[in-house]
Amino acid sequence: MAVDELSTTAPHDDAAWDELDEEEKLRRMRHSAAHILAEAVLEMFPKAKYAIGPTIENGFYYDFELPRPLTPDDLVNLERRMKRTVKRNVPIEGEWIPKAQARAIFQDQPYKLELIENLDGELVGHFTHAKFEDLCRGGHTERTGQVGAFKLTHTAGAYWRGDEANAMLQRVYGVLFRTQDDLAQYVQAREEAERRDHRRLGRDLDLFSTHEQYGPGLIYWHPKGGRIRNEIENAWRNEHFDAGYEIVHTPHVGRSDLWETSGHLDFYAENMYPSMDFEGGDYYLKPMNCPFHIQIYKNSKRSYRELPMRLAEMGTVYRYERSGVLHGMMRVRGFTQDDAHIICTADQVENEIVRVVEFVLHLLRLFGFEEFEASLSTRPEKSVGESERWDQAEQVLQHALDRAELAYIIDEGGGAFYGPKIDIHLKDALGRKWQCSTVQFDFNLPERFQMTYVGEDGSDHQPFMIHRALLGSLERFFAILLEHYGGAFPLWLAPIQAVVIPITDRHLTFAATLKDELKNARIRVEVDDSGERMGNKIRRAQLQKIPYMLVIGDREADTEQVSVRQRDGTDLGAMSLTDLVDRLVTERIDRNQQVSKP
RNA sequence: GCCCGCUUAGCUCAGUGGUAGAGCGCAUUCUUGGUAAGAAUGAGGUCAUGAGUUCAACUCUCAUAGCGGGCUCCA
Repeated sequence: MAVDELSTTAPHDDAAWDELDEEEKLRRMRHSAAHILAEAVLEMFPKAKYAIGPTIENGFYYDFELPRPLTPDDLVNLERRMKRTVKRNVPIEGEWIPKAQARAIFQDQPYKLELIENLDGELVGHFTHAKFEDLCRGGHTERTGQVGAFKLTHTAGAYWRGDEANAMLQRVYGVLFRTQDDLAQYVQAREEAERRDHRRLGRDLDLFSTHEQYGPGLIYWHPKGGRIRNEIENAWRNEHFDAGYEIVHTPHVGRSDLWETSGHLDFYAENMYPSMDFEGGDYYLKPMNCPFHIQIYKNSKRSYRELPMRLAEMGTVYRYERSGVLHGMMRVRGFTQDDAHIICTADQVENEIVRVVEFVLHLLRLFGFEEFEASLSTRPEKSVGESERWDQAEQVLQHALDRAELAYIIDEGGGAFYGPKIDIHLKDALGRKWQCSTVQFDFNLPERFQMTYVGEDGSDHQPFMIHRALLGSLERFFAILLEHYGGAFPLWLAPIQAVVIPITDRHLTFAATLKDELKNARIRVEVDDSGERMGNKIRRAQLQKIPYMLVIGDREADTEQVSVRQRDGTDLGAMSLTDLVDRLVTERIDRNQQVSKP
């Protein structure tokens, strides 16, 4: 809601409650719950200073300055108090009052006073229910009894106005839905997300680890994680070759001169690791691959005939991230970008962008993602490059999105200083959105590095450069994939595709034959020759989410067949080795994109 | 970086100011079994690190490191 609506909307516009759409009602319920929370906190801590309490995606929060940290018990207590207020079902009332009056009311509330100073106009909103009063722009239920089903979830520290120069407040988060059922559903979805947490699955399935004592935010890929990564990379490489890219490899460090020219030491230094000095030069670990790709371009005099030039690399970069933001494989300090730079002429640029957008969707679909959204970020206030170029580039991006028939929103002024961009978000099996892909124009580096090509006219021209990453960071993409599938990867990605389960030691010979047969077809297979019983072997395979379990006993050994059980419990019965290999090979080629239940 | 919480076996977690616990996993042995857990035995721990309080610290205090939840989704 825009601030200027304040002056036209009465704060107690509650007359039309029944006419509000569901979304607005929910928003109001959440906002009112925030007030009720603040009331409860003030009851418990009469000296509390309360700051702001907005509606958020699935609920609300409120920030407070309190004499002591809140404990989980406090939340239970607060929730009980809130429910009492709900039960009392008192009216929520609002009115516009002059600032002077508001200052008097909130004279002991420094955060409210600060807010009042920053508000435009002479009147501010004042909302009350029972004895509680708050500075508020409005948007409430009529009575406290209408707020629906809620639950206080957790507390966290939050800076006043999000600025770390300000005081740290205590934020109380709550979730709120229209009905108890909706709330239960949400809680259930959260639990499912927790079960699928890539950090848990990464450990349980032995895919990767981190070793905090030897460097937080740095990922160790285990053999099974490595298998999956290898499949991702292979598919990625093949698709890139097919799409007309060339694959390059560049160093992990470069001398300071390179980073000075690129501008990284000016604009990006705080994300870079400190320099390593040797032989009289300062070397920096690369936070990006672009300057290196540019060197490849600049290695010879280029002709327009060579363009577009598409240079791609799985480039491992290192960026300093503040310790508090690190998170499993999602946010790390060393990661591999599936980076590429497309260098082309002005005439080629639109076609190249369209190709990239179509390519992204193609690639992401390959991994089983089906729903996408895009955003187009335009020129920010501080930017480099002629406005002609910006206009042209923005138009090209928009055109490309239209041609790809991809829904998008426009993020006005959200571009990088060096060019506009398209970001593509994918939706995973739990309906969560992730931003992986980004396609960016770069007006800065071609200029800084004085990149040129010789045109048809025989003179030098500056090329366009498009920077793009499709999976984004391999680590992050892997984590998203892992959570998307809940660890139950489709056959082509599964680190172990089949496990042979001999019922007794008598069947080990046949098991070895079976294994060889499958290995010849490049199926990743293992024999469970532990002393456990069949039931236990099946259970273990199940927990490891191995797609196929191949049980062999006397019956199978006699007939040279194999009993096939799938991860989802389906019993395919007995089949010949040839049929089995055919089945697996076909499924692998199809890349069976079904999201099977983990 | 900052606020709060956490850190005990490979993993998940109990626990106490005075000799360290369980389940899973791992190893060995017995068992040779028909679609999600057969049994026994055993190995495995400077209780994150450092300092302090104490006759005595895994336990209390402080510091450090790491992990987790967050740090404008703006009255």
